[in-house]
Amino acid sequence: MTDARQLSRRERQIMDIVYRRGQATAADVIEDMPDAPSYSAVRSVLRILQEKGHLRHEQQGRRYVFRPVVAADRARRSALEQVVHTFFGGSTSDAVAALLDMPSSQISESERVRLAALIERARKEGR
Amino acid sequence: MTDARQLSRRERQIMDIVYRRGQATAADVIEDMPDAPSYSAVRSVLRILQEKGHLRHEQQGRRYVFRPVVAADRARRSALEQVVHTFFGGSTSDAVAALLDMPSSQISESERVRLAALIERARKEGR
DNA sequence: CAGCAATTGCTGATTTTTCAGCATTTCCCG
DNA sequence: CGGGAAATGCTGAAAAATCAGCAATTGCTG
Repeated sequence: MTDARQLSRRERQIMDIVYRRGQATAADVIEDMPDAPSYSAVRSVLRILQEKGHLRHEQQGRRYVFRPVVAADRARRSALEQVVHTFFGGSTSDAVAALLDMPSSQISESERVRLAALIERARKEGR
Repeated sequence: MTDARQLSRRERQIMDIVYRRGQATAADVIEDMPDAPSYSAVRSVLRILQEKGHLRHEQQGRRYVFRPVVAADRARRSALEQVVHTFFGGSTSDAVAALLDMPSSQISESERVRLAALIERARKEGR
């Protein structure tokens, strides 16, 4: 279980934004926050996230650009595992079914082929 | 976007447990918490969650049995949407691919058939 | 190069969350 | 029917999170 669950509300919100953007400055983060507090407040949280080891920053000019410490693919996997565990009783295929059942999941022909191949592979490995 | 994001850390943790179990008493919740505080503390959070409208309870004997107000299927969808948005740039099929790519996603023959049908349907609706 | 705008460093106040204790009620069991 | 265990109701203290302000620094621009 990831320690991402240890994040406070604001911390999680900001981590999500950083993951979505790949990297972000304090100003970037505020831009994506519908309910943004002051600049100082956002920077406080960014600093805390860094102290907790979730973000690191790199100085670009006079700005700090923040990036996640845990690579996106690992974070993705954790997030999915969490949802599968909480809402689908651990069943991956139930989760897949729910995703495909969502209105927004319109897939193209090439995606279909790709997914079909992945399904076949997952089936074989299930043996 | 669900207002589930407004939950505090403990609140979210407890909501997840209730969703996982479908319903739960205070004692049930504690049972699933590796880092459980006192019984009183858990009940406090349950009460708050109820005040906020996320849970409702039903009295069974002398106990309160709590259930989510938002049905599981809606909550599932919200959770998936959130992950797809944050970690997959909104691409459902990328998320499906990641799920299928997880080691734990072993699927049976009947599941394969089911998923293949769903993929085909999603493809057609994409037209 | 002087001034301005943008950014960080630092600090502490306020609000929210988290938690535990104790009195009270309720149900079960002998 | 009486006692006790198990649950809730209520309250307030402690800890954590959230936030803003201001001084100092830095880089850009005219």
